[in-house]
Amino acid sequence: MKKCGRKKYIKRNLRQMTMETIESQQDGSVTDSVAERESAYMQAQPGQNSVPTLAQVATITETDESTESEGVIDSHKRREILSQRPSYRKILNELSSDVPGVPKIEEEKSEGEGTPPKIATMAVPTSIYQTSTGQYIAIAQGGTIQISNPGSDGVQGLQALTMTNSGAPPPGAAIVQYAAQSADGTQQFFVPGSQVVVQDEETELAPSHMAAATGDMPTYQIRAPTTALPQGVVMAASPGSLHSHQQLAEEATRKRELRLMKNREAAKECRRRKKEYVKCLESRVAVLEVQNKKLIEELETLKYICSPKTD
DNA sequence: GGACTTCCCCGTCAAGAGCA
DNA sequence: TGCTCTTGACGGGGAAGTCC
Repeated sequence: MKKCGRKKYIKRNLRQMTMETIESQQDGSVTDSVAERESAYMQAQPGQNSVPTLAQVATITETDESTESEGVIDSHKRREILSQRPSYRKILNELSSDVPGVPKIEEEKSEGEGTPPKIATMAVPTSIYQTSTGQYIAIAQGGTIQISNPGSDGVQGLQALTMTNSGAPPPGAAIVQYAAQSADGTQQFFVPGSQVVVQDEETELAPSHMAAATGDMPTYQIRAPTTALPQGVVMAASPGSLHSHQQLAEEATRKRELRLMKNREAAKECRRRKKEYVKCLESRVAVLEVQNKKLIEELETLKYICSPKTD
């Protein structure tokens, strides 16, 4: 899709959503532009710890469009307002305390199906590494090693590694096996303790009895870092022994990868919460519309009763 | 059938909030 | 004050729909 068109589309879509909301509110014919009043209220309460309405955001968006020259200032204003907005979790929890029946988002939110966040189900890794093919290797306390495919969704992509020290490994080496479903290409990664994991080429480095036992499964070796860096290694680190610039760079890369991975998960979680929040608001709108309708009917009835009869 | 649009999801960046 | 978390913004990719 053309990117210039996409911005237009997003803005248009936001405006359309807003207009639909306002129209649905005006359908009650009692509330004169609720959105406007909310907007005015919010602007009169700069420190207000409440949610800017869609209309408010859209109002600013409209301003952005109408006065391009003031676009920068308006975008700053908009950003300020948005930044005052508390997290969806807080908003939803406040809503739920006001309105019974509205589900709360728990601090350690469990998934809709009742499973905790996928990342939280993992054993807390002491180190996370990435292979040359993009897989993540998490080494938890106790020596448990987990492999997560980048394309997979959290734990679903985890694979258990079985560490088996063969009878006669090379000095300082151990064979690592894992049940990879699709072993495409050579994979190499590092583990802590100043060691390097290297996938054997055609398992030729593995003892013959190991190859026979594992079938098509690739085997890995843990080597000493003195070994020349194998080709294809993306990043690695040996915590506790950062002596060279290269290792510093590797550590920085490792930290970056870890940060990106965390942020990736955080963004997923944030989007999920946002969806839940929007659903909550929609259901609240539906309830309020029904209430509004009832009140209008009641008002009409009272008007009819109280009006002098014109016989 | 190809080009284009619409919608949805995702990863990343950046900035602010919150916390120890 | 530094670190982590949260979330808006941005851009990319894929799937489904629409138009010619």
